[in-house]
Amino acid sequence: MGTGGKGYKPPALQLEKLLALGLDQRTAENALVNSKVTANLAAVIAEAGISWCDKSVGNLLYAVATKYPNNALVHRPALIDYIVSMKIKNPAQLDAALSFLTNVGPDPLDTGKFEEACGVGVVVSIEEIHSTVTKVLHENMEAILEQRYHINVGNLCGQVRKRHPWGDAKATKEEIEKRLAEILGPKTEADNVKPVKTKKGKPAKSEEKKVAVATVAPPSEDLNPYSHFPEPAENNKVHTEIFFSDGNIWRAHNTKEILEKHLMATGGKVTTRFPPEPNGYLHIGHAKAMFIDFGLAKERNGYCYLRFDDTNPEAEKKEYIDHIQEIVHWLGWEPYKVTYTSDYFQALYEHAVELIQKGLAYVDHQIKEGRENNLDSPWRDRPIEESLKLFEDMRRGLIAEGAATLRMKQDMQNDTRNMYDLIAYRVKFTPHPHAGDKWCIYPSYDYAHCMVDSFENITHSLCTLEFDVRRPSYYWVLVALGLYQPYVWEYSRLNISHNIMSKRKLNRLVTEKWVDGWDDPRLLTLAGLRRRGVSAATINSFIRGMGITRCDNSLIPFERLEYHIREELNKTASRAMVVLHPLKVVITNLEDGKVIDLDGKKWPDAPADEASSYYKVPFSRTVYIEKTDFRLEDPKDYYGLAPGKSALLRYAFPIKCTEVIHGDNPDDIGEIRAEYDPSKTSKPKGVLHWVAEPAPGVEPLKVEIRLFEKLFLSENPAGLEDKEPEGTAWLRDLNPHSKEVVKGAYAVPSLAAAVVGNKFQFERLGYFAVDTDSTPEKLVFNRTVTLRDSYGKAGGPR
RNA sequence: GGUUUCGUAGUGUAGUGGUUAGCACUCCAGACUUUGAAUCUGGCGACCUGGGUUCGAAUCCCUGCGAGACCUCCA
Repeated sequence: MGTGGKGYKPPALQLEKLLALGLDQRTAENALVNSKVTANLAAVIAEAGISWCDKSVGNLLYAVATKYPNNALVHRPALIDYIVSMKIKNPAQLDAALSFLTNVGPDPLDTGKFEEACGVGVVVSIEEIHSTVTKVLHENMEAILEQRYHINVGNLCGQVRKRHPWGDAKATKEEIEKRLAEILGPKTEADNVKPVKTKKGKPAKSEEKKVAVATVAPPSEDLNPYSHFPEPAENNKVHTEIFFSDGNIWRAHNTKEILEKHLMATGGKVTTRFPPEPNGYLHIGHAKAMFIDFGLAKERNGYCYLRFDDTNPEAEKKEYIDHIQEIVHWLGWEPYKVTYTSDYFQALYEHAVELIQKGLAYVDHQIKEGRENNLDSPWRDRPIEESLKLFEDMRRGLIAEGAATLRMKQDMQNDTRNMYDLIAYRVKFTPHPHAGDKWCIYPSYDYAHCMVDSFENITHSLCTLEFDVRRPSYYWVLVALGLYQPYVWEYSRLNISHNIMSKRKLNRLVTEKWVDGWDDPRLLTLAGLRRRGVSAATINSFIRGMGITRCDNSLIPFERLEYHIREELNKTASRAMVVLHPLKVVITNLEDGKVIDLDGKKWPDAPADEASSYYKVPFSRTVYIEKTDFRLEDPKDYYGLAPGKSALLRYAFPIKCTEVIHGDNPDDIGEIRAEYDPSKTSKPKGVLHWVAEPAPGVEPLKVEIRLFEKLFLSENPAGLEDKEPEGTAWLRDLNPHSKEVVKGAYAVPSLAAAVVGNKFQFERLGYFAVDTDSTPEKLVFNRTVTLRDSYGKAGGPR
């Protein structure tokens, strides 16, 4: 299993040996289950040269076995000496020692500095502790007297420990508790009452509230999603350990010289890259990547490249390159430079030759079958000259596609598949959208990505978690060629419910016309979201709200995105009225031919005394309301119109239904008659949106409205069980009602001026954006999102 | 199956050994309301399990359990 390949000898370590070190029975048993820990323990015991010791020493040795930094293994025996000889005798000292050694790494150990760092030989007398406790209590006296026994003793201990890192912590705490008892006397009733949880900074009075709101203004500032990324100058730690089946281990890290050269080139600035392959349209998952790559660079005042990772010309197109540049800009990001992996093809080629010359790559002719058994390729050890010649033949187009590849000579017997002599170059007689037909050999991701990161002096190479397993290979290439190594960190992919995100599946939906193109508003492509009416700011705030983590087992509910959409559109979208399914209402007590000009408010809180806050709404004898706002029955929780019932027309008058005119079918309601209340004395609960004939006999503005539902029925269509190899379960899960086109909607006259990109709230219906299909004759609106609806929840029937 | 990552309110997260475990959404209750909207007030609600280390563990170490991802001449 695991250990064999990593160069550990299976240790003959028995439980008794561990118990002899004073370890807890369960701890010892648990340790023996873990082969890596067992091996380390065996090595530590051997280095210590003891078979029995005190419990405290044993625990320290156990901590060394489990926590020792692997970049400083050469110093482990020295550390163990300190422990066995009791110069390092408690966990605090050991922690200091381990962090010191992590920084030293394989470099020579400065004993003096080391001993100082972990307090070797330092003795803190009990008197010193007592006197420091006195000082600390004195400094905190005000709080102590106020909070009495609710004071945070741990915090006080911490203050003492800061001044005496190597003092006896137990004695400190006992002393503090003793002194508190002296100061405060016996506990009162109040001291024993558990403190009641209150929201912090809760001002009781509303007057104080306004002040508080003003001062607590920037709480979002302290939540910086990029704070955990290291500084470029810190990039000298071991990135990863590359284990080989022969027991060899490479600990990939930058040497001082390489790091200095890198820092010189970048001026020490953070440099990132957003590296999409131009083989499709970008989706909201890429928005997360951009938020991280461009966002980090922006936050640290650094650079972010937009790099087209165009190593495989087969699916790549100029169309995608153009779209990606455009949509990156739309999302609000400005690349430092736009580059292409294909721009580096020459340099990559030369490094490949170098790799062959070093005996670290070879031309191979194996196909997939035959590589299953971890066996070396029969061509693995062919002469270097032969590989050089064949590689040259590949480059010159003398070798057929599939007949040869260049493989990196990594480790075919490795525990992990990601070191199985990965392909560096393959032959493809496909013209390249950016490089043209100059090349017929193309580098692989594994070979090219790390190197181009290095060429571009990327400080933080950030990608999604599925790339985590390729770390060894990433660094293998850079170590093999002696190149600068970026810091790599992976984050979780974004999954959103009731939709799919993989480019392959998106491509299929588009090319097989399950949807209306890459920018179909039901898709989570950035183009689709934009067309639907979602702004760049909304997308970015949605991403920011989720955070950047390595938790990869979550499916974000689509409703979460809807929340952010509403949050913004509520502030930015002006209001208007549209009736989706019109029902004619004749106002019988309004004289025929009369048109009353009313004012609708563009925003609920727009200033009342400004003309720009309003739009004109004509009210006439023929008005239209929503069909669903009229019912023959009138249950208690229903606010709409019904026979004999009143409802308020928004911005206009209350109307009362006086008569129902049925159509041919008795169930049909052809139109209704109503009387309006010009005095507005009645106060009906229900408020309806409406559109009236702008002039007698003139039909209102007719518009097309497109309504959208979830694209898929299941929460996670991509995760659907699938027996067939070509997997179509997700296609069968497509929601047949995901799109509804309403052709005969009526709109208020002011909407005639709307142009593509405009966004509105149609009152009581939701937020809508003017679609690109609009023509001068006919406006088309997409519903971006409905309004939040608590009908049936709070205040409604349950 | 192998490799690997991740487990903090219902959801997404903050948390670098000492906090009354913070925030946002959801949910519940109320106020206001010419959008069953918005806004405002209040409330419910969490450290996966077991051990160890420590004066002190959500935090460090190990076990178990659970969930996800990857195993291409794709990136």
